[in-house]
Amino acid sequence: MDRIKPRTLSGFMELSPEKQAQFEKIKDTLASTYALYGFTPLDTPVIEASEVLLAKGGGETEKQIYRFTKGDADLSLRFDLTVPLAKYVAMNAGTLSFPFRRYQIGKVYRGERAQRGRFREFYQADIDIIGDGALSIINEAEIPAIIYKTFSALGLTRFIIRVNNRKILNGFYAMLGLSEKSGDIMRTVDKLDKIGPDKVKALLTDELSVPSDAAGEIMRFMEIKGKTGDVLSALESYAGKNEIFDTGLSELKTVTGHLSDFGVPAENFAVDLSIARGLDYYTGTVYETVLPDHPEIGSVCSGGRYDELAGYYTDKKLPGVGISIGLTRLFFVLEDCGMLNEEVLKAPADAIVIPMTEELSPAISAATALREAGIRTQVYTEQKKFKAKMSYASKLGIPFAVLLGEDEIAENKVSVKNMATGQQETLEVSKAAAMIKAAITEINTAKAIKE
RNA sequence: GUGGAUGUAGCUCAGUUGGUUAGAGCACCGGAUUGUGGUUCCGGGUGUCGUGGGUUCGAGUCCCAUCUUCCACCCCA
Repeated sequence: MDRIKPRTLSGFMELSPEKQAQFEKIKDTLASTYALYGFTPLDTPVIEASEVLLAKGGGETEKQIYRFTKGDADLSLRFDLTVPLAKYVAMNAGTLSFPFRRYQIGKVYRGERAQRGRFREFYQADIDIIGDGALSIINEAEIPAIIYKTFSALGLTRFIIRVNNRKILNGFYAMLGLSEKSGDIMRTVDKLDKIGPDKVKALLTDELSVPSDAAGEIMRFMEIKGKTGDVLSALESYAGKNEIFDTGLSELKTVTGHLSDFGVPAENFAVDLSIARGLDYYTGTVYETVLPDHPEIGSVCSGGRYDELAGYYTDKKLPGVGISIGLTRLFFVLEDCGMLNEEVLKAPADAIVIPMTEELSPAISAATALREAGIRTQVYTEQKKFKAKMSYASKLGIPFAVLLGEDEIAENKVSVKNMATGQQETLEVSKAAAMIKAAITEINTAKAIKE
């Protein structure tokens, strides 16, 4: 018989049980942090009608989306979580309460070439706030706070939330008479970190036919960096020449002005006039979070303000702001750099009950009692040698083995072995539960990332 | 989508100018040890050399095709 060689497609992350446990820990941390800010969970289908997902039309989305037919239906796998949200909100605008704050953690699909840190199937962890008709700029100021809180909750300290405003860029390019090339210029300038100023300038003049003096102006504008206050005052010198620019600057001032209220430390935040990334539906503030120690991996969280997205589905005006954490990529980087807190997270259970007699009832009862006490417990029920049972517990990294032999059953007690220290003691189940519970509480509250 | 590489055991990789039965470390399995795992000792190779064809007395090694994966670009979490 010809067997089919088992394989997993390139660009699809598949983890070992231990790694998956670590991944779940991070995912749970994101969900609980999002919930802390009053976001409600939402789940939408992985598959949608192609016309819904491709409403915006053209561009990279169309090239990279996984699209197929089933019977007469033209279907696609979701490319991100923001477009399905726009559909959802447009559909349910009559019953939702606004501002609508939702989070969603789910897989998305992009049919592009896989690469280091780039996947075809990956998790995004999104939050968005959607307004009915209008949405206060304060919401845009809250976003960096949520990013900060989330990354901190994971145990990360070295990350920078970079913020820019597309109105500032669009207004600035308009001053130079380059409005119609705005998108191309943004994408080029965004490469500044990666390829350096000389190449960016060359691309501007050669590829985009930007006049040399205008390119010089753009490069000088990009040189504006440093402390938030300094950047803002440098931007003031451009004010009064373009209405869109002035609006953008005022928005940026509001966003940065509330940072300390929201508890975002200055060292984790920077205004960066070169960033413009993300999909092209952003209309105002844009965010991008990077790990300065690992710039090669790119952005692990980005987002921004979008005013027109729901316009493809409804006449209602439903402006929004949101961000997306690239959970799969983030996990990949942390793994790759050995930053995951592996010791405390890998075990699937806190205790394993190992029966040493044919009679399983005492073991099952003991496990039931441990679970009542909130201890994650499994029972080893296979007919293997005792040694194999111990080996199983050891390999899974389960911290406590609860042994039940003839002696223990006769005394109505259990023997608890601490697998790390080798210490063993025989005591009543209720006392064993209390002992294990005390020991694991510390382990299970540890953060996902080690310092 | 464009360009460049890659492929030998579960993993990381050796494998001579083409030459008997393809190796190492780790992992894995069995035993030393029928109430004690992780350490130690002993034993075990678990393989369609990616696939198909060609050259040759002989191919893991040379040639062609193909697939796969990886890297860069594009774009992006």
